[in-house]
Amino acid sequence: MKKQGVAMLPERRAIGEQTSVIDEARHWPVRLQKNKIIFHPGEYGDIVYRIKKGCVRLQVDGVGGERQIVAFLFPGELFGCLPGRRSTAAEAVTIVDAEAYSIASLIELNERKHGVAQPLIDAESELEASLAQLIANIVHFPASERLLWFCRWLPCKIKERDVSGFTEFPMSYRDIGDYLGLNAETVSRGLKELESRGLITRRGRKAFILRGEESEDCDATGCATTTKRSSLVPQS
Amino acid sequence: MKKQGVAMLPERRAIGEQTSVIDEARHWPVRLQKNKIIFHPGEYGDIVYRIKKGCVRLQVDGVGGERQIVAFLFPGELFGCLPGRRSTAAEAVTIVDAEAYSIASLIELNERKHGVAQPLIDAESELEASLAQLIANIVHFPASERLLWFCRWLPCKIKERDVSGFTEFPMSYRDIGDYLGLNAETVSRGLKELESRGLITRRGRKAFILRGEESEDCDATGCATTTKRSSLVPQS
DNA sequence: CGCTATGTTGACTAACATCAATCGTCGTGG
DNA sequence: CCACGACGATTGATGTTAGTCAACATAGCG
Repeated sequence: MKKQGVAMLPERRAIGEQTSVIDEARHWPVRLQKNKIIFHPGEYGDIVYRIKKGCVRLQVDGVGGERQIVAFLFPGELFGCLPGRRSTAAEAVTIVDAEAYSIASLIELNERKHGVAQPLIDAESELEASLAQLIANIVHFPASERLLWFCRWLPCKIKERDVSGFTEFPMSYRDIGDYLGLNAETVSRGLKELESRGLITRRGRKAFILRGEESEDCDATGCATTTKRSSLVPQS
Repeated sequence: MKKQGVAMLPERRAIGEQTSVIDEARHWPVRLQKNKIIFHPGEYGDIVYRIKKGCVRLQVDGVGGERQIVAFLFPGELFGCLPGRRSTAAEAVTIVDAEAYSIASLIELNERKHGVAQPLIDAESELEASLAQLIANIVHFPASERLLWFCRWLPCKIKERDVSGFTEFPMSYRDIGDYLGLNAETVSRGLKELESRGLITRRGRKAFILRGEESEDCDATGCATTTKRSSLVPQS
């Protein structure tokens, strides 16, 4: 509900700054340092987060301490939406600015105003879809294809570009590997291969741009499809 | 709500026959033939299913038509809980008896009686946790360990045993492989290895029993931990 | 300016996919 | 009751891919 004094086009605002129906619930800003653990798996949680700035990873730990990242989240996205035990851990990849919402307050708000729960439901639907897609890609794609898929997906999530249109990896190669089921060496080799095949151009180690596809469409199998309107929860 | 004429211990009832808080919502029984497609991914869905008998798989299809199964579901479990677009396909592995609930009716019921939505939320939480665990296992475990994990998990889900305590695979080796990121040949070889290592005993191709662990505990990393009480949604 | 974390490159190896052939089992129909 | 066919499971031979280990380079940060 925080509005500028003068009416402005909402489209011009940064994603993280956009308001949401859930803003009427009790919420407060939080800032998380790099690698800060936001919550642990199994922990009881009653807070939903909406990212304003930065990148968060959801992950689980295997028996041998090896880490599996199951999702990277970016500005505008919600996580921790389901009340109860956390199914994964959440950690800040970069410094993160987020808005924290009390679930109790959201539930209470939902009773007065329908449709409040919908963004939470949509967030979980998307997470599930992207998890399923991730498994399929890990199992059926070779290393370089998984990386290409990742490089196509990332710019859909990170809207910030410098003048030349390059996208920056906010996470380390190890993080990328822990997401795609590869180790850091293979990530390095794979990116080199993609560059030699002319599919991407790299600037340093952390920035890249896709070649031969200027498209802004994120609808293909690659990028998680956005769960569009579902009117089952009656809108007020 | 179907009760025997004489009062009986509810514990003695089969899992699929147990009643649930959601039973007050509008629902009807359905029977699904083997390999029947229950819903497609991307499809708009407004029905929740609770399995009474049989086995259901959730899956996505890769670009090359290769199939990735992301979950097997058994009696007592709910699926299709999130209103909106389906994130996966659902298909009957065996003949399935299920109860179908209208989500609209559930939502309406939830407004009169709190806590109705909780089983749906829990089901999704568990699905997410098991997806994350599945990814970790596929990536970090060799074939035989994945199969061992599967053989430990399955008896927790399938309570029916014959006198000798063997558990039957309701699904084909190809299904198991499509779940664990293996092909059918490797599933066959892996099960043979587990048997030669003395970890399982097989009866024919479809039945097995674990050796050296008579435990009924399904709490370890292997089996998806049940999301216990989360009182955020106020109970009436 | 040096330390540490992160990325790069090369050599080697093990695991699993693939292909192909064969067998077993179940269901159907003569 | 048996013959047949189809599907699923088994077994073997072979090749490729990515993990592992080791050494080194680079960048970021104090």
